[in-house]
Amino acid sequence: MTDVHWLDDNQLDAWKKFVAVVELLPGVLDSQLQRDAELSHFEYFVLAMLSEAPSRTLRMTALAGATNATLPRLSHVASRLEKKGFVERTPCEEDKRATNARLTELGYEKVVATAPGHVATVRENVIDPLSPEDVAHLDRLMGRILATLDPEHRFNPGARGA
Amino acid sequence: MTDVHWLDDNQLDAWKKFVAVVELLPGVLDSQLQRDAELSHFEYFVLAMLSEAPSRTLRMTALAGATNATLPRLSHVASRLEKKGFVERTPCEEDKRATNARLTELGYEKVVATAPGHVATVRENVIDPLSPEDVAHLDRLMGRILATLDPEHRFNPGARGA
DNA sequence: GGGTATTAGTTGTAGCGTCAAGTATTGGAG
DNA sequence: CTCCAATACTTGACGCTACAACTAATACCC
Repeated sequence: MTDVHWLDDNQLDAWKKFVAVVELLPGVLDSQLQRDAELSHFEYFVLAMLSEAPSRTLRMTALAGATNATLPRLSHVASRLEKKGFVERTPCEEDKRATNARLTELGYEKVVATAPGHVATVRENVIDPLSPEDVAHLDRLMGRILATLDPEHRFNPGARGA
Repeated sequence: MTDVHWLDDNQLDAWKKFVAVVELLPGVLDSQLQRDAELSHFEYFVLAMLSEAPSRTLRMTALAGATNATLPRLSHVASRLEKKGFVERTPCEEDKRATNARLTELGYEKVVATAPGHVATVRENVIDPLSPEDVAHLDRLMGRILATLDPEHRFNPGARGA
């Protein structure tokens, strides 16, 4: 039992604010989307990632990577989105273990209709309070933290969409 | 329907990394605490906030503020923590509507035993990948975002503890 | 090419959080 | 001093996520 490397005051202040943001932000994103589109943020994010993919289609594993989700989580959400008619799942021909998730036309229209309100929320709560230099710092900081949280780069670096 | 103020490439990059961190970080904190202490991060945070309060006691509303939680959420968690013997709830004498939550001796020992492993996880995943300047930037950025997310300052600025 | 390990995905269950509703107490308004 | 509104919680039901267990197909190995 050696002595612990505690956080100093500056580190503690930053950490407490970070924790608060991590707790509060998802709720803000979810409320707006739930209210205006009856979608959770994660559901929207799934649709958005599909909308940017070639043929609006992605294998479940790739989609899970692009959305920072586990496969079981994505599978459940895909079922719900399928029921709503936003997504179709079809067995993959090249690898019969795999499943392709495709955004339907209805799903695409949903993304198009929902994106503006969502972007406005992101701007209002995150981007607009920050200067361009702040945004550059945010990119750097989150990049560093991500590199530790996700060393395997399961997180898809090429994906697009707000 | 005027045209939308989309994010530019820099903003989008920063936002996507931020979202990924917000998705992944809670899981990392929860796993470590669950594995080593059979506590969720939120449960630990509640105990930690109480441990820093005068007489290790806080009214439910104050505790909810300090932990960035809604009252119903805190109430459920307090019930669980009470069952585990870490917390006691007693009616408040000055205001009979209110409830005081107090950390028991067992709860205090739990915090003391759990803190080192938790701090190590926070260091490993967040603090240590960052330079001191980065930490200062993190403090600034999260402060700005918090001011928007929580304009009423429900979030307790005086609370302490990692 | 048979056997095993790995990969891809689904499903069931249990636990946690949100939302809506309900109770009790206090603070004002007139 | 009597209402009515607001505050401080608690509770119950529902939905989402993590975890574990399962099926199915492919890759590797000799």
